[in-house]
Amino acid sequence: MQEPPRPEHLRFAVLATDTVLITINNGELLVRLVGVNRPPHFVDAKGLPGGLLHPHETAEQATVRHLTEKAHVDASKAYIEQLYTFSNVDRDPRGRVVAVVYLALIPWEKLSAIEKTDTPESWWAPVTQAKKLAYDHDEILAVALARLRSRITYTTLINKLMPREFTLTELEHAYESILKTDLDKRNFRKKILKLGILAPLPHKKSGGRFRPAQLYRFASEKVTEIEVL
Amino acid sequence: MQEPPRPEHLRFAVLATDTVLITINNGELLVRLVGVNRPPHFVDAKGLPGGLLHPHETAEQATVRHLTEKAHVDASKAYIEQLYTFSNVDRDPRGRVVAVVYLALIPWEKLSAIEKTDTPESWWAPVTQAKKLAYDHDEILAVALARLRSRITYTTLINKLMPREFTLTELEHAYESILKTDLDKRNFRKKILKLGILAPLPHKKSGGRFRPAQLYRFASEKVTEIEVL
DNA sequence: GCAAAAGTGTTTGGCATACACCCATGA
DNA sequence: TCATGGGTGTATGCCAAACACTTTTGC
Repeated sequence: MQEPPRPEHLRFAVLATDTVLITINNGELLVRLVGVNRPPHFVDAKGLPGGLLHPHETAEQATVRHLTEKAHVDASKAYIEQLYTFSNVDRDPRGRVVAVVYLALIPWEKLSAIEKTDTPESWWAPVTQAKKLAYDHDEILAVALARLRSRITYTTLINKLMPREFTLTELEHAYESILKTDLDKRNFRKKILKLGILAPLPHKKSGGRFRPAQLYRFASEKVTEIEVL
Repeated sequence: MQEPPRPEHLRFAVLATDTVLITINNGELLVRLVGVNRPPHFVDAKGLPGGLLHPHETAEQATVRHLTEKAHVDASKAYIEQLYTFSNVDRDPRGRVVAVVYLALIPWEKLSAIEKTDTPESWWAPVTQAKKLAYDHDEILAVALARLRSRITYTTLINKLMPREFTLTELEHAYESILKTDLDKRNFRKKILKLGILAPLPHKKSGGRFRPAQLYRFASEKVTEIEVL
């Protein structure tokens, strides 16, 4: 097989970043998507936010910039960690693009009203419905979710998705929505409290027509490695 | 501060791979190093094997090629997994180079006589003595060792460093040399055997002037995620 | 018989799991 | 008073951790 000819400026690999930006709203895991219109390959398509690296910025800086420019979310408030670098030769039909992909997490609470808004350019989609994405973004999303699932079981990563104050039930629901399993309420509480990563707050959350719930916060902002579940 | 001018062909990021190739010989963790001579920055220096991507190869293919060309080790026999992508703007003083770094593991047993040989071009060094490497390779090696340490505790990754047949004591020593801890012999045996990842062989290893040891092999070539230690 | 490494068992405590009912609140 | 989610304890079994001596072999 002969390689089809490519324009000279695309012959060598070009560096890009893509970002899987995740949040939780109402116990539902959401991912930020953007519209993709790149005829002839992608028309009225959707994908993950991303773009090329500038010559003098790191991949992580490029990620933050593209989230702002394309996803319209201020990523300086988000937690970002590198996920994987995708270098398949044909992952972009227009030319050779290698993508350094980041996983970004942000609590719904930290988003501004505008950032919560869905527009035709960029919007929040339930991860279960983020399918048929452009390029290799279906694969990237799958890798990101697998990593997220794995990491929350042995690190305190979930705190990057939780609001500052939350009840134990809300925390349990967050785990359940990511892991897609049911947890035992009593055992979950015993375990998570024994870890000592939570601090109780002096006030409770009332508002439902039921008993007020004790509020907690994470004792540290840091993501540390301890067996959580 | 003004950026120093750079030659035009280096203004955009160039893609490279570097590889941390690890083996174990005599219970000692070794890493493959190569000579680095890039005046004026690096003279008579040492570093990890690596190099630029060709336009039509993936990063992983480039890693295998560079291991052959520069480290003189046939990497098609090695286990390779992506480690991290380093994109600091100044990691290479000659220009903008982004490196996709791989962790590669190979049992000493699988190396040919030539591949075991040390030359001024490429050699095996105890990881404890691989210091003052060129570029950001000290940092890369540290990340690689941390990853290796972490992964062997919750996956069966160590089998990619073991010979086909080994005794339980040899396996225990492999864990100990990577983790830099002592393990309890009786507890280690109980645990590793209960996991069911090892299969006893019909023969024993004699040769010392002491009791012959039962030989084992890994039941599967695959690296799977189970709590090992 | 001795040096060297192989091989083996028990006790203890802590932790995971399974499981069901009462409590506080607002409507 | 009722509907709703908040909050709690116990019994069981498994597993991790600590710990020392006997066995087999070659010299």
